[in-house]
Amino acid sequence: MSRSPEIQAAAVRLFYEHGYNACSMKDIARVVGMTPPSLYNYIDSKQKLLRDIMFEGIGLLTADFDSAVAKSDDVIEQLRLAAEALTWHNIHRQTQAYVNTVEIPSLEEPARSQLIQRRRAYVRRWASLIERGVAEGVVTAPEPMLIAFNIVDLIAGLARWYQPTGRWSEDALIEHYGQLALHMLQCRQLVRQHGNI
Amino acid sequence: MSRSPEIQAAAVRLFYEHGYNACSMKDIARVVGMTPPSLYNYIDSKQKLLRDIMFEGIGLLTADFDSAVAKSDDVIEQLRLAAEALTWHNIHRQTQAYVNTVEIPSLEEPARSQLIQRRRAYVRRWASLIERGVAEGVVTAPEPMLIAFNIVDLIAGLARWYQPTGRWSEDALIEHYGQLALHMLQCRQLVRQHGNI
DNA sequence: CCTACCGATCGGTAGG
DNA sequence: CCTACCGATCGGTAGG
Repeated sequence: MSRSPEIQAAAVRLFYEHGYNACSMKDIARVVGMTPPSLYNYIDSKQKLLRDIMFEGIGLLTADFDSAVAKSDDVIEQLRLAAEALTWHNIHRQTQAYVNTVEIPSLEEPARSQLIQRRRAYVRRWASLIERGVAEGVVTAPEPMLIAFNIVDLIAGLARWYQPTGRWSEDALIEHYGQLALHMLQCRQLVRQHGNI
Repeated sequence: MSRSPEIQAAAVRLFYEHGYNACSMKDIARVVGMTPPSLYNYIDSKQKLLRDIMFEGIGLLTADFDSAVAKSDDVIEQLRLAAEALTWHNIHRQTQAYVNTVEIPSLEEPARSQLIQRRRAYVRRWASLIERGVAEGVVTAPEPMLIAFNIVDLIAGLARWYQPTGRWSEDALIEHYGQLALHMLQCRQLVRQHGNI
């Protein structure tokens, strides 16, 4: 029975709260109830811990996007579902999502370049979907890659300030960002067709 | 003739590139051509350096907002001008803008709480302007404060990935974000009236 | 999973 | 603006 998931969970939270460089192995050890040297029976290094967190995050994000798009054949609906999935990710995996956008400079090469590449591939998935909407004439987007960056930046912001006890509920935010993405793309058909998918 | 502006400029750049906690006074000293102890003839502490950078940044941002809004009496035009000013800020003061959004956890209390408060006041300025648009019936925004956060998050993203040599010019980005903000607010009148202000 | 310990580096001070 | 130096802390290892 390995305790490495527990250690990783503690690390994500501490990286989220204080930043990678501002939190020490001693801090992580305290949270899981060990001495710092004991951690090394379960993990390789602090850097590897960060790497695992970040690559797992982008992997989950990409998988979420694909399964959201697979839920419909209508481009508009796919865009909305993808935006909702991204919102869900930034709420339910908030610490991981935040670390992923903010700790890229803390990642050592070659991992940093690899992660940037994977993040870019994620944005390109968005751009492709948008381009399909443009081709079908239901979306207006002179610069699909730029607006893809915009949508991702916009929703990523949520991980910075979201609080479960805040004034907007999870459901309201998911609905909000889904609609907002469509407004940004100046979609023709904006009304959700409930129970229709 | 004080060299402290030079030191601050070096610090902003290094904080931007590596993060506050990952860069040392030795790094800053090297850039300005001193030894680390010599820096302390011009600055108080590393923490004070960060504090000055961040409060100056939010001060500039707020002033930019106010002078943008003062340029027109039309709400739609004011919203566009404010979005353009924010875009300009994230391009021309990119390092400072990036540090401002990312190094909040590195700021020690009570400065951190004060900065968060000032950032919130900035977003509230946006929300008030949006509310005025709603009152006039030219803007659709069920949650003015939420959409204000969204616009700020969206444009702040620019400071993370903008490159002067990239595929979108400064002018194109300013125009783009100005229009995009209006789309997010579902504005009635979208066409710019040139030479009209 | 611990104690004991490593070399390196940190922000900052003393004193000139 | 420098040399010399401070205590504290860092990530990580040895050895059990």
